[in-house]
Amino acid sequence: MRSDKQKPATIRDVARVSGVSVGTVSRSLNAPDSVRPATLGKVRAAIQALDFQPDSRAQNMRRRSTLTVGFVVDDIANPLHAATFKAADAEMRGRGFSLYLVNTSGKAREEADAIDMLQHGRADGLIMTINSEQDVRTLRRLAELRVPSVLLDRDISLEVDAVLTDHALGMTQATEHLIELGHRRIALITGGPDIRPGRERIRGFREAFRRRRMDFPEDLMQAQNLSSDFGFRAASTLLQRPDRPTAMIAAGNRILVGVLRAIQQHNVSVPREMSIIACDQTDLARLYPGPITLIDRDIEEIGRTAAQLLLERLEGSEKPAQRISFPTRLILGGSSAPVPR
Amino acid sequence: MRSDKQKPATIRDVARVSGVSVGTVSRSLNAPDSVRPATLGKVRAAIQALDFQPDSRAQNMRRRSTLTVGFVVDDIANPLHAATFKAADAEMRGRGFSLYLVNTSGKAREEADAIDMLQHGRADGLIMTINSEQDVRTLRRLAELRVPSVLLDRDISLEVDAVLTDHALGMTQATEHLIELGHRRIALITGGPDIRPGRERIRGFREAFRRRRMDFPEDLMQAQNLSSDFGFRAASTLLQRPDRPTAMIAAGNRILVGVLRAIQQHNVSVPREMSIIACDQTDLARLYPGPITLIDRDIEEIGRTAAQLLLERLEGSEKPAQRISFPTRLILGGSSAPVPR
DNA sequence: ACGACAATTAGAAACGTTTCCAAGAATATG
DNA sequence: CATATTCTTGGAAACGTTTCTAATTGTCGT
Repeated sequence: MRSDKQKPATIRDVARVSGVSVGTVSRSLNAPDSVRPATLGKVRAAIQALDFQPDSRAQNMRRRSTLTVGFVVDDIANPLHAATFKAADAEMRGRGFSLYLVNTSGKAREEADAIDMLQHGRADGLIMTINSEQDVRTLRRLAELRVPSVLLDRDISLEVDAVLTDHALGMTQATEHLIELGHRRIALITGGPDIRPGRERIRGFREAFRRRRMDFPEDLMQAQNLSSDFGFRAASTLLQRPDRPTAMIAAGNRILVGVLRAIQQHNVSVPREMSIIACDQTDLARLYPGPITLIDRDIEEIGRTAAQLLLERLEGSEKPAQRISFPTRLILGGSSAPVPR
Repeated sequence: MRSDKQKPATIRDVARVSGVSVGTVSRSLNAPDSVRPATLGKVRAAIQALDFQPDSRAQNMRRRSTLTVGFVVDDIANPLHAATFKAADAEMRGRGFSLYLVNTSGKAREEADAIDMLQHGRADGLIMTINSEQDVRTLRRLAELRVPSVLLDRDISLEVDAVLTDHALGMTQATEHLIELGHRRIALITGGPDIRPGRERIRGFREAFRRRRMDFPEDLMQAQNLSSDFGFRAASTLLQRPDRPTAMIAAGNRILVGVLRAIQQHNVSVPREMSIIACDQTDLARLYPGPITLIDRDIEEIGRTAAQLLLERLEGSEKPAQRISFPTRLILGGSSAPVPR
């Protein structure tokens, strides 16, 4: 066994061994051009010999930054969030930053705590999908943030950069598609109006009926939250009605899971008895008996853009807050069909 | 607008305002019992007044730890990894640690880099699902690790704690289930023998035939990697054979996605023409026309256990390396049926 | 070979916290 | 009431790096 237990070499050890000062070692590391080649050689040799690696704790301390960005999200098991994370991470990593994931389960308390902990020296910036868009405490924290931040698909009245999706237009298109297929009793199941995606989708849904001067099926709209449980409950309720809808829009990838569960349980045939439209690509949406008609968007681009926005701020940009919105597109699958007579 | 731009208060400011020494402030924070209530009051008041929060960079530096554990994984978008992460994170968070996620895309190079970066002051310990179980460079890094670590479902000849799954037994049971249903031409699609899950599943598969003294369908075994692309290619090849198998075990949740894609493309009816067995619960496995028969395991428990193992080490335990293995269980779904004649 | 100027280097201070030690205050003991 | 003992506290050192200033070395033209 090697003499393993000795503590790691420091920059001082390197200085001693290579016969230069600590300052020079530091510069050999961070600005090699500013040190004479001969010196650089000696330093590099010593570094090699001692297997030295700078201690990032000390670096963070001294340069007052961590080269780390917090990524706050309610559930990383949601493939959408995972994809956003990966895209943002790749972009950031390319620029020398890494992402620090905090999974909050969506509770206001945990979100506030996450923000608190991240801004006090754990991260240089924040990318967040906040669930408590209306929570006073969370809002206050966001307002007093010490580090730059970017919001994902959230809309608060603060000067904060945000990357958004045009859910409203996407929803209008999806609804119109169903109307053109002859559907009138169309149900919408989505998140509550307290967070942006819910709000916007409801708006878009309404808009489709307004454009056609048709009655808006108020009673078929179920907007509460984005969980699969809610999707299941809402769909079950709808399926038990005597005047069951002929189409359902499961607006949210978790919601879709619940809706399909309900459909399976009630033995409803898709699309013969019921047309379905989903949001966002997932394995399930792609494969469920056949591909489901869905409102798609480019998640990778959203993640990348959030990263870029934040990087600008980290480089000191003082522009007014930007809000970048991306479009969706309707992808036709086998789950939407003309209404049966 | 408030005078927002002033820099955050330090422990020195708190000391000055409350009229005590920095040492006392520090102890008020970390060991409130050791300071007189009156003093504590003054300090707390000052902290409140200044909105002081200790700078974690400085804390990490001084106490030479970060209360952070690295979680290294090839793809966080894999729901299995996400679930493991969440479970480990919850356990760790309860004990004051947080998890630092590093997504490596499975490349040996990135895995090595991740380990390097994490152990030099970014994390106090590591939880890893390494893909390059055989890569020399990775192995050397693991051997020389400065921080305690736990491997997930990987098996290397080093003194390292590990949390494993008994894939072999699970696979034997699944295969026997198919054999009992009359299947003989059973295909196995799984990861390569270079990483543990592949190895073990192959072993278990073989064992089922050995027990029955039946010929092992060597030509129906496709073991390469766990990607959905491989699943698709392997399944497509198998489906095109004249002596097409009557059952397939898609051993890996990504593989299942590819296999189902191939099945859909070849218009094969499940389970009438083909029985399918999957591994691990996913939305897809639960909902695909109906629930798929699968080899399940308790992912949460695996994540929790990894965290606990690591916590022990972080508290200084010097026991010999532990390897904890969890069982699987076969959950019957609608995708496995007697072989058609 | 000399001075002027640029390039390189040494050395010390600083970042904000924790922790150690010794001194001072409070309390208990006789 | 004096002294021993325990609690609190102040002050300074330390963690390992970066960065600043000043000093030294090197280069160049004449």
